[in-house]
Amino acid sequence: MEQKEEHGNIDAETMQTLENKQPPEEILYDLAELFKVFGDSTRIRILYALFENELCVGDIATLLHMSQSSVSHQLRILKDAKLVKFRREGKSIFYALDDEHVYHILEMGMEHVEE
Amino acid sequence: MEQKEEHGNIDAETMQTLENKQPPEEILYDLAELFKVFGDSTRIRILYALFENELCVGDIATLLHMSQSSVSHQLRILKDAKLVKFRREGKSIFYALDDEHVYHILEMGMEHVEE
DNA sequence: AATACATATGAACAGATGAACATATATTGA
DNA sequence: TCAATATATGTTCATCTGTTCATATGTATT
Repeated sequence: MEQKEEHGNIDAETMQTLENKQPPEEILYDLAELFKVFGDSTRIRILYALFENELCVGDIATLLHMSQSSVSHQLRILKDAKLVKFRREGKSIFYALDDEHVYHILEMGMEHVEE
Repeated sequence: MEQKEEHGNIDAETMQTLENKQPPEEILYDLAELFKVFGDSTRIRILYALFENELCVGDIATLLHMSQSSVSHQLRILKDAKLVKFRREGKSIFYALDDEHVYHILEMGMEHVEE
């Protein structure tokens, strides 16, 4: 006999519980930003190139048949996301993976894709 | 004394080895597509809402303060990526997670973000 | 069949994104 | 200090993306 405010099928209490379980907005935003970085095949190729070796920018460009500029731009995005680190050696800058999560995230994605 | 074609620092043989280790173009594309789906906070919120319960479209909209249309559009993307499944019950359509990888991928991302 | 309810779909618009090009910065060596 | 090399940055442009609004489809009830 009571008035229901819900469109659907769960009660207000459950609704509230679910709402409380949502991660904070800021975390959600960061999480989305992280996955966006993985959401480009060029960047994934760079990450795979760095899987076992560190590489300098020019070699990545040669390896992946990309322009130096494009590689540099993408490396910046990967660096901002803290997925790669770098060190300078003379004129070259060597990039390497900066986080073991990179492996696991790519692996998980690969498992899903390969089904 | 030989002419080097490489910009950088690794030899042609190593270059070739690295090139061979790159996943095939099609896989890379699918992988990027998958991560793109995770690369939006709205969709992540929907996935978290479905973490422990199935929910109908209207309830998701209410829970997340979104329009029905927007939720429906995003559910379509999640469905196409095979991350959610659905069943009809009368007028309502209930969505649920369709893959254990969803949990793991989100967890991995969360770990990286929370550092 | 007519209505109400739940969801899906299509079009349009604003904002984001990646590649390309030109240019700037930084390091080394002459 | 000047030239050469390696990398980074700024801008522009075409394309993609998420939301909104309007409308269509599907289901149950009377």
